[in-house]
Amino acid sequence: MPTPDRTSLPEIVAAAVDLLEADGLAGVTMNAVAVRAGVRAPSLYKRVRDRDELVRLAARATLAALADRIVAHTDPARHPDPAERLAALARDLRAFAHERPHGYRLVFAPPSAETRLEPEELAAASAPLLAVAAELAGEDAALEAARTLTAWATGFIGMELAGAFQLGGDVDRAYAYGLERMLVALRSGD
Amino acid sequence: MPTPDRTSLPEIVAAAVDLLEADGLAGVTMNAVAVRAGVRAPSLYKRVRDRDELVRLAARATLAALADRIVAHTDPARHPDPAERLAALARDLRAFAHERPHGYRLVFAPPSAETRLEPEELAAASAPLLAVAAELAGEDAALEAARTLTAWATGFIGMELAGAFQLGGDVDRAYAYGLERMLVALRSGD
DNA sequence: ACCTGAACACCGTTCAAGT
DNA sequence: ACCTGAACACCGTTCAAGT
Repeated sequence: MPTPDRTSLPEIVAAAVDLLEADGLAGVTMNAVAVRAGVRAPSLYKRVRDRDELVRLAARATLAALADRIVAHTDPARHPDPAERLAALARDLRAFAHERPHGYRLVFAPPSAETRLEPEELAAASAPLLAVAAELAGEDAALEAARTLTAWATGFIGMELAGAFQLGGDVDRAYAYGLERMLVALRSGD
Repeated sequence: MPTPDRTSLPEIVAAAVDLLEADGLAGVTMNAVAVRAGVRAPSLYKRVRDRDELVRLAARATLAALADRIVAHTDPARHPDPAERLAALARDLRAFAHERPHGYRLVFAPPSAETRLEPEELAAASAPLLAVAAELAGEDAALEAARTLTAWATGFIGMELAGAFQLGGDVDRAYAYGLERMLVALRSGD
């Protein structure tokens, strides 16, 4: 006699995402997720293979939220200037990292290969960046320009989240300085 | 009646560093470290407060090894051209990341605040970079230039270690491209 | 003073037994 | 078909008892 389900995969992933931001990745235990979803830990294994898969699902949901935000601010029809679109991209990425630092790090600096998203998933989310890079550096250099921009931005934000900027200096200004330097660098290589 | 010590803090840290590179951070368990040092897990607590402190000591030893290598290649007397010194710095950092990926990530992308080195320790190891940045971008912009360079390099290498470049393209060439762009960017801001 | 077995509170995961 | 208590193999850590 089947009984109605007491939870669902979306509910489980939502619980994992909530715990991730509240307590960090270490707080995403199978027991904590299960209790938040209204079941016991062993029941989770009916819907996910293991904890690594659940963490990867939480990373995917986090990336989707970031992609939504970026797409809303990088419509070429509304913002024809690529430099302006790049600034919006950089601002959105950093703001997202500040709002959801644990989720951001899970996506952009995963602690292990098992919890890492596929490169294809990250690539799909970076279409707006590729479009901007092509306009700034030319179609031929678009991929490498996009990678250089991503490297700088994720490197900067990673350092910031790791507390590397605690010693003096205006971090907002340093980010703006770096962004301006990147613009100069990519445009001059056209 | 005191008996002779069966291990020492340096031996324990060396065991942790070895396990880190062999099995990743998850392999650095108190039991594995203890056995490799010839004692039992509880004995470690006579010399380190807890696992986080031991991991931090392993991170410090890893950073010291990297700093030694960089200092050997960035003597201004032997290499007067700052662009050449910057290229050597970038090459050493990436080569180190390839040789000791787990140690590199522990230093530059620590998984938690508890295992993170102090900003002062990282700053002390980046003196050669600051010197190069001052020559390239001028004394006034040296700090921000150094941070922009560090952000790009650690971001690029972090992406590479995370497998983000699996899709096509010559990664060596992309690194060289980015380095050249950074040089252009920092010099033009003089 | 250092070392250790035993114990404790946690983990993730499996599985037989329930509905 | 889903759910769960009980069990297992691991963790980090504490502590009384040994030398």
